[in-house]
Amino acid sequence: MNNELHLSRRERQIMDVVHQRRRATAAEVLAALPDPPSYSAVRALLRIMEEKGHLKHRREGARYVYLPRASRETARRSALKRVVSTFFQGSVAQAVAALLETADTQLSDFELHDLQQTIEQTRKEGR
Amino acid sequence: MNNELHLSRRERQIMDVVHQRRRATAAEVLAALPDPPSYSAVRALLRIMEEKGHLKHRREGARYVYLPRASRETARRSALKRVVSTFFQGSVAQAVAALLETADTQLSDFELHDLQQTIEQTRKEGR
DNA sequence: GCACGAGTGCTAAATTTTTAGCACATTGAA
DNA sequence: TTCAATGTGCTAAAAATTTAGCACTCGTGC
Repeated sequence: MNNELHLSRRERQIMDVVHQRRRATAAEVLAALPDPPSYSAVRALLRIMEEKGHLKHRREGARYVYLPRASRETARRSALKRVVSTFFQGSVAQAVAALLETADTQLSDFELHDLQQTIEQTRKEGR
Repeated sequence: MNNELHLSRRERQIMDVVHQRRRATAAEVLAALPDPPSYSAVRALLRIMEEKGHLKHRREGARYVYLPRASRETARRSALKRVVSTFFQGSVAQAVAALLETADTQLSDFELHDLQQTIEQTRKEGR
């Protein structure tokens, strides 16, 4: 019961916002939400999601700043895993290829070079 | 109102199943669903989702086979886009790197070589 | 110290999602 | 051609979600 799969619609939207910004206040979440509900609704959701263990908060002056409870690393990994398994039949290679082909990608030559290095390294490690 | 973001919890779960299998009957969806509800509940959902335009069906003998309405290509693209923008601040390069680092990846040497080619190509195209 | 603006928690109601069950259709085998 | 098994559509109820509003707290400027 801790999975992205079990989040309700709003909960997921909120998690996305928080992940994207890494940290967010209720007001910020509200501003970033599609079809934004009321401020108080957002606050209620945030509180509930903290109870459920998806978020934690930190007091900052007068207000609360919410953060994902799971580490960025973990969250990334599981999000990628889901996409790869759902849309690419588990093939990481295909997923990478698709990423590279994205039209609005605009990878710099530097980044591409960097990736090549990473792959070279991976090959050497015999993974 | 056609976005992954607007799907309810079950709807999203069902879309995942259908995408993963590319096509699925009500029974198959039921079997693949976490915390599976009743058979009839699944059928109702499928029907509703077809009305909303997320799925289409094809009659096959006695039963319906459901398929995503959006092309595989489109669905993939938008799923990746969401992950990259949510978890990688829009950096495709970072996302690719993370994919390669996944522990349970097991990319074959052949696939890695293939990827290198793809990147080389991308560089040449000056993208 | 006091008033005000901007926070928060909580509750109950509205809305949406999710579900089961019933009535009817189709297939295939005897 | 009839019957059982396996489909489907639909409706109404149950459950979950999402929401607004009220009562209270905290910080800041005067």
